[in-house]
Amino acid sequence: MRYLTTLKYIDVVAKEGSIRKAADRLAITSTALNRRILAIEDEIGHPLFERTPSGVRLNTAGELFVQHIRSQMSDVNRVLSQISDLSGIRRGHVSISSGAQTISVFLPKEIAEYRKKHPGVTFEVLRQNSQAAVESLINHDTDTAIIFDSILPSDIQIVATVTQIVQIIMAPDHPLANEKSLRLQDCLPWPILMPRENEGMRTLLNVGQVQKGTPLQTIIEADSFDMMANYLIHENALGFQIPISMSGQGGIYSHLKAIPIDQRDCPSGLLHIAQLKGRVLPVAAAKFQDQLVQRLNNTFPEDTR
Amino acid sequence: MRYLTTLKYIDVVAKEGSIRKAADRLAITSTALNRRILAIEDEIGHPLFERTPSGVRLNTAGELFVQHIRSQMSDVNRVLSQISDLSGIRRGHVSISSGAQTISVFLPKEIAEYRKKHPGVTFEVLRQNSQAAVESLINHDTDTAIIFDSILPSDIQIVATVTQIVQIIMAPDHPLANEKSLRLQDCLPWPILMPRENEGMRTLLNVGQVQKGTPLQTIIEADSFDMMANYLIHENALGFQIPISMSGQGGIYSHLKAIPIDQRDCPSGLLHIAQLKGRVLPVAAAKFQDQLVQRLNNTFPEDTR
DNA sequence: TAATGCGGTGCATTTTTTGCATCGCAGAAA
DNA sequence: TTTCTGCGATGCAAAAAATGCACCGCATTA
Repeated sequence: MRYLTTLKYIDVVAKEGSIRKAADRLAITSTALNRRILAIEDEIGHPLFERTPSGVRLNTAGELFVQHIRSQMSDVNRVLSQISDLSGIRRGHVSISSGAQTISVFLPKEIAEYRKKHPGVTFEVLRQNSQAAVESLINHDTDTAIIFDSILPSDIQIVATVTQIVQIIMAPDHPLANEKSLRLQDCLPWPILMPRENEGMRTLLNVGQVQKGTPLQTIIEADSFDMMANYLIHENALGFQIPISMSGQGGIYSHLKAIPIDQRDCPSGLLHIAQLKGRVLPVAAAKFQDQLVQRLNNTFPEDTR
Repeated sequence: MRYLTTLKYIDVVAKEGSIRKAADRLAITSTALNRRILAIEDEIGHPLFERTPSGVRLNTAGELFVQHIRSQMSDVNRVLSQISDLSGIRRGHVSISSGAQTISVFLPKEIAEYRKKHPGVTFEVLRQNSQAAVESLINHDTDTAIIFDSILPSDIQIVATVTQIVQIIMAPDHPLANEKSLRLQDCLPWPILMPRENEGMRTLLNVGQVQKGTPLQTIIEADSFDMMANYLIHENALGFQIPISMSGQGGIYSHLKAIPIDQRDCPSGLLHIAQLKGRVLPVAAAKFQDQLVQRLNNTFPEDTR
């Protein structure tokens, strides 16, 4: 959209923190870019950027304006996708923030299923912790997010929520593999693979550890569930997982055994589908989000939560 | 805002229904305007207007796009007003849809009070019935509306509501002037000034008339309360009014007597403060709306409703 | 059948935007 | 300290875009 170029330029300058760098990325001269910015600042009657010797930085007015720009640009995209929908073809683009828990098994399956119905829709998946996911939603970088965390800021709208119990995963020949449920103290003798600090599940585990004063022998901290899951083949260690990460039978993790932790030792976590409050999603994103919500509610219905 | 000119142009064309007329109003040639429209249609990849021999008309895509344009333009204004707020001066513009009930006494008082605090803020008041008010909100023509009607569509957000009983007004020397409450049949002998058909109050009165089969002698139908109120000086007739129209003592209508109709004959109506759902109002408009809500809630507190 | 009013188009003109060379300035490096 | 580097701003000419004029074809209307 031609009439949005200036806005787009400003957005890039804000992100790059330098007019010259931004000009470079936009494949124009810094002169032209600089002048566009001066022109619009003049028109607004208020500078948007603070000039520093090493570049530029948004001032308060700029923050307001850039926020507005981003919402405008994503709204244009929504309208355009609605319009091309009128011609019959369902095209579009969906970008998703996903936690490590859902990115390797659950999400690929869902995307594949969606694309079977609408091959014209493209996807973009960002692996982010809950904080980054929230930021992406606010910046309109992503349309929807799957977040495993209990608390979300108020400018985020929670579209669906399911409860996920924490499970201990291990090789099928592990001595604990036949238990129905495990306490944290059962894990003390074994080496532990621990999720990293800023992951939602770590918070849940910390609650248990602190309460019980259970000193687990953490041998690896990782933010990749795949890595952890695959490690269990090689050493008789224990890892942690929520049900959606393995997501049904026949997955690539069918070689693992998952046993729930006793609720007294570790609370359940909440998995949310969320979007930016007040934002109208593009058709494709909205439809895909619907599918996610439905799937979540069917896979983890009310009474098993 | 320069980058919005094309959008503005499209909006005007949509409103005028003709490129030439719009060009005229915008003080440019129809050629230039025509080409801008062709250019953007080309860019979108879909026509926005349907060409008829007598002009142009929005097609579905156009409707979508124009809706988007309007919301963008009003959002820009909001951001700009927020930005000038940063410089300390509170500037801005508030446009209000108001029914006939509140436009002559209540609203002027409120606006005057607001402008005492913020002289930089300008106002625009449209006198509209409830249907037109809703349309104006949707088109972003007005920021907030005072609507006397019971039912509003779902894309309108009701910010506050007070109940208003219907009163009969008359000259102070009218034979009925000393009653505490009146039934509709008490009015039969007298000439009646009736609100027009599309006014909310008329609906309420119709309920009463139909139920009781009371054939009131309507001598004047008017959509101006001032006109009706002033007429009562000259003939011993009866008119209808809600409390907010006279709005406290000492007003210009202090020469009139107002007596409530018995609730059995005529239900109470609802007076709403409303805005477009999901819209973020400019600072000035939001503040003024707050003031209205507060005033309404204080003047007609819960227990007297 | 002529006249009117509509949107669309070719072409010259005006306005706007861009790129190049260059300035002044403030930290970083020597 | 001095030199150097990278930053945003600016004058001026070239390129690109938007505009206005004259005119076309078309459908409705008088």
